Amino acid sequence: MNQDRTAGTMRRRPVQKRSAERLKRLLDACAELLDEVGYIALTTKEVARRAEVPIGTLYQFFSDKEGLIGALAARNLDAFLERVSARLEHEKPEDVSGIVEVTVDEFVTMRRTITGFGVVDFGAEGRDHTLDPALDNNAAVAGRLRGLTAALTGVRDDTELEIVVRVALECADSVLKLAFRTDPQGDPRLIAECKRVLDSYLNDQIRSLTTGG
Amino acid sequence: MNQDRTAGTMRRRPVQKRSAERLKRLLDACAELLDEVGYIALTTKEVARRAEVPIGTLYQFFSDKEGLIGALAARNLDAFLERVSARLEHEKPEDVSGIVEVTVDEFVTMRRTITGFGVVDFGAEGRDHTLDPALDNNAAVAGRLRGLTAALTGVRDDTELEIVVRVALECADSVLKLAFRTDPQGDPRLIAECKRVLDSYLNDQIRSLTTGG
DNA sequence: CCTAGAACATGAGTACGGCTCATGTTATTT
DNA sequence: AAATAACATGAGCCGTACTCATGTTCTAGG
Repeated sequence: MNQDRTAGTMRRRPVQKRSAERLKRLLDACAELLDEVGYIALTTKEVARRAEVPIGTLYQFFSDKEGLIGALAARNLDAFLERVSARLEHEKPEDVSGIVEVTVDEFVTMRRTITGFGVVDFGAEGRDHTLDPALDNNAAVAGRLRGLTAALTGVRDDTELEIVVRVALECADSVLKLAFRTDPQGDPRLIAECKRVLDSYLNDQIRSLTTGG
Repeated sequence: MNQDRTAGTMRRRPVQKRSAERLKRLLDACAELLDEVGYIALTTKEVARRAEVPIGTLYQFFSDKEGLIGALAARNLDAFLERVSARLEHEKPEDVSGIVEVTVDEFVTMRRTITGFGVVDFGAEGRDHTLDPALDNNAAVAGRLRGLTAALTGVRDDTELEIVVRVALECADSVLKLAFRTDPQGDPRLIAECKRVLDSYLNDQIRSLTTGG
C-alpha cells in the first residue's frame, strides 16, 4: 500500500534557466515515448536518455514515474482550458449544443495535434486505486466548464449543475477515447455520437434544472 | 513495441483437477490483491505466494502479467453476462429504461460484491495502447446487449444500433467508475445520473432509428 | 571581487519485480 | 511396464525504478 504523501508529485520546480529547459525536454521526451511505446512500456531511463539528461536529474524534479506523467497531464490540462476558454469567449455560443460543439472539437484537435495527449489525457490512467485526495484532474475541467455553462445558459450554478457537468465530461472522455481507439484520427461517427450523447443528456437536465429549480 | 502475438494470453488450460484448483486460486489471489494494493503495485510474485503456488506455475498458465489480469477480466465478464441475461429473460422489460435499470443495477451489485471487480472491470486498464486486435472486452458486452435491445424494442439490429449500444456502454462504464471513485459503495446520486444519461441518449436514438429507418 | 550557501549535476549502485529454464515428479495412454 | 504427456519447482537472469554521496555552478550580501 502506498502511504507516502509525496508520491506522484513534483519535487523541485526549476528556478534557473538551464534546468527549466531540461524540465521541458523531459516532458517532451515523455510525451513522445508515450505515443511510441505506450504507458506500460515507458521507462524513466529512456525518457532521460532521450531528453539528454541524467536520470538523477529526472528524479530531482519528480518524486517518481507517476509524478512525471502527472506533470505532463497538468500541462495538457492547462493548454486545453486555455484554448476552450478563448474560443468560448470569442464565439459566445448561446445554447448547450454550441458549448458542446466547441469543447469536443477542441479536444479532438488536441488529440490529433499534441504528442502524448492520447495516452495521458488529463490524468494518468493506471493511477493509484481508491481515494485519491480529491485531486482528480477531470474535476478541474468540470469546474471551469460549469462556470461557463451557468453563465451562458442562465441556470443557477450549484451542486446540481456540478454533478451534471461532471457526468457529461466523464462520458465525453470515454466516448472520445473509444473514437480514437477505433481510428487513430478519431472515428467521425463516434465523434458525432459523442456530441449526441451530450446534447440529449444536457438538454434534458438543463431543462429540468430550469423549470424545476 | 510489442510484436509478440502470444502476449497477454493464456498459455495452458488445466486438464487435471489439481491444476484447475490452482488456477482458480491464482485468479482469486489476483483479485484480492488488486483490491488491496491496486493495479500498479500488483506483483506476480505476491499473487503466487498468496495462492500458495510457485511462480513457475503461474507462468505455465499465463504468458505474462497482462494475461493473468485478462483472465480475471474474462471471468468477470462471463459472470456479468450470465446475470444480466438471466434477469432480462426473467423480467422481460419492454422499454429502454427497464433494460438500463437492470443492467446498471447488476453492474453495481457486482462492483459491491465481487473482489477485484472495481479495478479490472471487464478489461485491463493500462493495456497496450493502440490497435489491439479488435478484442476489446467491452465490445463483447455491447454485442450481447445489442441483441437483447433489438429483440425487446423492435429496432432493426444493424450497424447503427451497434454504435449506439457501444457508446452507451462506454458512458455507463465511465460514470459508474466515477461513482465508485467518489464513494466506495457507489455514490447513489451518480448511479442515478448514470441511468439518466442512458435514458436520455438511448430514447433519442432509438426513436430516430425507429422513425428514420 | 570574495565567499557562503543555495541550486543544480551526476551515474554507479541498491532493491526488487517479471519472467525463464533445467531438472524433476506425477498422471494418462498403449 | 513403458512411453508419453501433463504438471511442479525455485534459483537465478535481466532489466527497471529510484537513491545518494560527491562534486560543480549560480547568486546574493558584504
